[in-house]
Amino acid sequence: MQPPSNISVLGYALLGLVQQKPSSGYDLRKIFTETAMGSFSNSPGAIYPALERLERHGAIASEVKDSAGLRRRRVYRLTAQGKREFKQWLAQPITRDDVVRGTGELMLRFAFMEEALGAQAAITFLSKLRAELNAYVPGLKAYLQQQGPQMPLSGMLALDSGIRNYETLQQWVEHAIQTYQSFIARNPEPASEKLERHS
Amino acid sequence: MQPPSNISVLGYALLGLVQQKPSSGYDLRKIFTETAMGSFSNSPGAIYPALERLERHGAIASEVKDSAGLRRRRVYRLTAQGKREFKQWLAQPITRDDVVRGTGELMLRFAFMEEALGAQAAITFLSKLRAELNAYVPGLKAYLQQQGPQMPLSGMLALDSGIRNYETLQQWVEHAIQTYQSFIARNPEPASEKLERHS
DNA sequence: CATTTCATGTAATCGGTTACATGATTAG
DNA sequence: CTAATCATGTAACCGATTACATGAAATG
Repeated sequence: MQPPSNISVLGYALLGLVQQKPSSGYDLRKIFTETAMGSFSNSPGAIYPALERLERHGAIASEVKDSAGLRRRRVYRLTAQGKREFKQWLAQPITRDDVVRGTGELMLRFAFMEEALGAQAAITFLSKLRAELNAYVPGLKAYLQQQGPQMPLSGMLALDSGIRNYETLQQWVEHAIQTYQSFIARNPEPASEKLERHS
Repeated sequence: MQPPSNISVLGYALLGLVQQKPSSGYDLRKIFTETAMGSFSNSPGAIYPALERLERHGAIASEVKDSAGLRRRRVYRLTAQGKREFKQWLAQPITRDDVVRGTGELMLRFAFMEEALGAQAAITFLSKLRAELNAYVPGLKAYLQQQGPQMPLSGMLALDSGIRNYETLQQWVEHAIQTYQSFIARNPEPASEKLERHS
């Protein structure tokens, strides 16, 4: 029941949220509309079919609940297979395309990383991201310096805005790495991944 | 020949490039693959059909050229109607959704703004963007401060990254406004929009 | 009782992704 | 002569947008 894992970004966002807490479509949609996650679609016409696909695929399972006075809700939870696929998505290598396409998906992955893979994996992810940024940003800056003078001012400024975003991201990566390192120093992780529950 | 202007973001990006310089699909695709504009699709399966739609819609017109030794190229240019629609897109009010969805489309609009609408319009755009950011960002920061401590560290950091991006954008807006103001001071624009050509 | 909010869907449409196809021209 | 590049497409699939539909429970 999983031909070639075709799960969309929205699908992974849903997996991540369901992993944090079993939820209904309505719950999930509320999260998308009320938080900054709205950048990944917030329409019922996207979310409900996406949940159906994920269930058909076997990544989540649903149970109808008639809890106390409220209308019947279909609550989804992550299956073992779903967790496996979700982790696989998180652990994917960072490509140059990930960086070019926009940082939205990368940040989504990072946001769920600690819970699913642990703090050490988060640091590894950040290091890879740092390397990819260091490989990409200088080229952008060089392009701006060479082509900038011949471009219309607004074009040049728009490009500059993009570069500033990447530079900010670079600074953030450094900050995040340090934050995680001191976090690990304070509460060391269990050595193996077999034990993930805290007492 | 234009029911209710359905032009996609990619379509507008194409209009903007064609406006700068009449180009073939191949030229346009090269721009997408070689520059940071690749964030708006760079596949022939997107670009060629988009060009066909724009032509059917009447926004661009094509002419097959057999220029000197090269293979025949279909070169597109902007029509009067296309220019009208393009300007209309540029002049749209900035909504909160524009800011939430990601700044890609906003920056695309800004990049083409000066050529199509003049420097004054660019400043107006920036001011509106500044206002919209000032209305949006504080809420994000408040959310982070309230919810942050209860979130997993990676989630908190991911949110922080988004906020830093917006703050960087705010700084960029100020920078861009100043740049444009001193630009206008140096070379004042023709009062009316009837005269756009320089001698 | 009427309205709002909760909650889940469905249907039409359309644009993008991926992958393949095809020829013409230039370079080695 | 072959390979790479130029240049334009085409077709299958699929997911997102938009808009509408429905019905139950809480609120006034």
